[in-house]
Amino acid sequence: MRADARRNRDRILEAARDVVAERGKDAPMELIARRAGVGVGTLYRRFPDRGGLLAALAEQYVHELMDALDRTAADEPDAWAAVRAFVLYSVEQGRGAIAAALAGTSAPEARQALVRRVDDLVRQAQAEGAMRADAGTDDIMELLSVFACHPGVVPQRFLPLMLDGLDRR
Amino acid sequence: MRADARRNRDRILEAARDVVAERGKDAPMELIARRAGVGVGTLYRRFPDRGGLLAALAEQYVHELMDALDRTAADEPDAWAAVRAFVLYSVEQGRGAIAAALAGTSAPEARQALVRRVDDLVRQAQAEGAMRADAGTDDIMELLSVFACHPGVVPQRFLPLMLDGLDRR
DNA sequence: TCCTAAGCGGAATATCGCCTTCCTCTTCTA
DNA sequence: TAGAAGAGGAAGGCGATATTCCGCTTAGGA
Repeated sequence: MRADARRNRDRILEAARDVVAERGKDAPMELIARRAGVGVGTLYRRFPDRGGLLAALAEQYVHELMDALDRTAADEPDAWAAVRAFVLYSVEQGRGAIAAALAGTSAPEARQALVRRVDDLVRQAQAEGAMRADAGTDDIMELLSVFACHPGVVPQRFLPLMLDGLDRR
Repeated sequence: MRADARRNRDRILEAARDVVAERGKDAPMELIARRAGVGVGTLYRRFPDRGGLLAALAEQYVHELMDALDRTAADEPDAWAAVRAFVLYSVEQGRGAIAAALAGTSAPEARQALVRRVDDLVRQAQAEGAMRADAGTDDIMELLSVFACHPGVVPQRFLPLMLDGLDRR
């Protein structure tokens, strides 16, 4: 693959990430192309169909979250703090929208790996008595989706409240 | 107005309430008509434009919430319990979607009245020390919208957690 | 430097879903 | 029972997006 082609592929993926976060997975292809500073033709050359684009996006996204998880797990003092930080980070990035848009879509195995990692932390947080026991990993993952379609100020306000609700009772 | 016309008007409003709750305020007019067991023509005869329909919907909606508020305020033992019950009821009804769809739309004066009533309860709940003081009426109203676009099981799971997050810390 | 395959842009075309109108048939009600 | 009001839904129009196609540009090896 030629160098410029590679560069454009990366740009497209980057643009798609933002646009999908803003407008959902049905966002106009032309918007993505424009955002990437590229013609629609180029977009279609790289990703002949929307599905392929979303799949690539999903994979990249899961890996990013994975990295974020590693980082917070290392930086935070305990498991519950790490979970909180992870959720806040993910939603702040506005990437939750991608999770929602992509839920059920491709890359299920990568997602599985992520879920397993979150699950480890959650169990640990509960074992340490910091997180209420009647909620679980599914709730955390769902949380990312729930706040996905509310960009801007809403998550910033509610997510902390929501996480307080998950504290040990 | 002829009796059948009146009957259809009511049916349309009822159908619109459900459809808007499911698909947002841009839901296809034909879907609303079909749901009401009526032709599109009839829908357009009663509500020449979408705005009129939404306005009627908003007014009806606010009144329903008003009634719900009165009921819970009377039934529940204290103000905070009433607020919780009100929120849970509203979202369970799936009407939150309408609130979201209609936010900013018509019937601002009716909405004002509702907000004022909620505000009374919230202040009382905080005065009684049952609700955390760093959250307010705006948060409660926003709550209705936040869970609006997540019909089904999600609110049932998260709303209680969210409300726990609003408990006195 | 030159050649050419790969790549690019974006106008043009095809599709699709929804809005809105309008005309004919039906139903109230005085 | 007449006639005004109402109902239904096919038809036409419109805007937005997907997708193709082809002439022009460029990277990069010989």
